[in-house]
Amino acid sequence: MLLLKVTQPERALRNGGCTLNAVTSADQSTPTQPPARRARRADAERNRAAIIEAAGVVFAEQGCAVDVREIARRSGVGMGTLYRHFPAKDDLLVTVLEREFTSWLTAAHEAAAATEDPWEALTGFFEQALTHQARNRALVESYTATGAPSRVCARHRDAFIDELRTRCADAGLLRDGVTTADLVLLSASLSQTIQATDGSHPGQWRRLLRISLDGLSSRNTEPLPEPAPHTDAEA
Amino acid sequence: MLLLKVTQPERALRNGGCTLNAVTSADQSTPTQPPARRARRADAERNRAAIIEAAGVVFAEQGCAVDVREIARRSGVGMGTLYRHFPAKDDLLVTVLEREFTSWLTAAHEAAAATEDPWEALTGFFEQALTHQARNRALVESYTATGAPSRVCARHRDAFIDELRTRCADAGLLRDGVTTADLVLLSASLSQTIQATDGSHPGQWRRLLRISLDGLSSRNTEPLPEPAPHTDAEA
DNA sequence: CTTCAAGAGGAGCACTCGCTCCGGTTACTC
DNA sequence: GAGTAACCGGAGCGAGTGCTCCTCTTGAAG
Repeated sequence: MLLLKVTQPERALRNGGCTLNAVTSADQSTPTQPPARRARRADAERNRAAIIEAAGVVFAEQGCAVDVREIARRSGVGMGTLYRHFPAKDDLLVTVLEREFTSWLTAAHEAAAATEDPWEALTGFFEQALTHQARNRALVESYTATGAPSRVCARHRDAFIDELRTRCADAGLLRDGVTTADLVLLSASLSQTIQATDGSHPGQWRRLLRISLDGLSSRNTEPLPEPAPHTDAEA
Repeated sequence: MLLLKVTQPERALRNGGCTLNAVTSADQSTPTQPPARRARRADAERNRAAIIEAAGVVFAEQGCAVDVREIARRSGVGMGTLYRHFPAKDDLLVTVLEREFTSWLTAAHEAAAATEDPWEALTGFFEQALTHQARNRALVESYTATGAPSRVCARHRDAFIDELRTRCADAGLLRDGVTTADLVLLSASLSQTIQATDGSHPGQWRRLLRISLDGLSSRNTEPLPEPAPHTDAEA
């Protein structure tokens, strides 16, 4: 968090590239408005929605490096309008990613609640998460980026993964010493692979997923290398 | 290969970004010179070496998106000189990557020949490959890129991995149905992960590697999903 | 209906980066 | 040592991209 702050000043002039420094700008999407402020005009509200909608599609298709003009064009809005609603490209990106992320996590929660079998819940989560991410480039790019789509979201994700992990561990299905961080890293790793290879080898990631998951099962009794690190990167 | 040819024309004008289309330009680094041509001047030779040396360092440190000026600066050479030796940034990149790649593969061959145990050879290969790639951003970026550092190199790599795989399979150590493509994909996947996380979680990739390798062992008898795809992407 | 702050929009600025052009220099050949 | 082709260097071009400025428009309060 502090590290990110350091890179912030350069945005004041020009940053020339999407830096995904989500943390510092996360709260800007809902600025602190004293209640005295007049409500947004109807057309402004419409435009804002159109921008978010279009940005969601474009970011998913082309990743976070897309030209802002493309987003403006697709949402039928001028540059000025876009930048009034979102003072920086990153702000828009964060807004979009948080939405995406939340809806994804909600679906994952529901799916996990639908089964009794802990291992199936874990497997299903990976399957669903990766299928989802395979369709969204920006989501993948943000997954491992410093100050991901938002620290808060990441924490929710990690908490959820931890829950799945605990269920499996309690049932004696999980290999000894497997941490939540391992699972987070695994899902990040597979996400990236999907992005890079799903064009040429569609679906092959499922084989890799299966291989990794089998490596996670309690069948494997040998200890893992290295002390288990923390999930939170702040240090 | 044909796909790459399609994107070639745009380089004739300006491409504005490193595209890693290695195949089409690979043969340009050693142009077909009728023997009548005069040998390179001594200073030119020196400069060429300095450029390759500096580029190797810079690409490894910062990936293939670095500014060409940085390479020129570090090698103590002007832009004109750089571009005489390498008509496009990609040509330089390919030259550097091929070197890197070759030296890596050579070391891998030697290490594999030093042990009798097939599983240890496979494990050692991954360990060594990933350790090497963790130090070279450009190498990782090129690993899964279309038309990687050079199709020839990739083929050598795949042939080598296939050899390791066969040894393990013959010894009954490898899970049924695991293909060379699976192993290539796994190493690509872990490489990317290292790049993305080795700063915040140094060494955690070893845990992931171990987990995946265990999933590859013949302990796991359940069949893998999907029909096994080919290694060569051309289709 | 009038008024006017909030909103719209797009030309253009600032900056990056791949690549070229061309006047000056230098290492080889004879 | 003279001649010359090869070589050197870096200012600068053109394209891309994040963001701003400023003029014109419009929704909604009174």
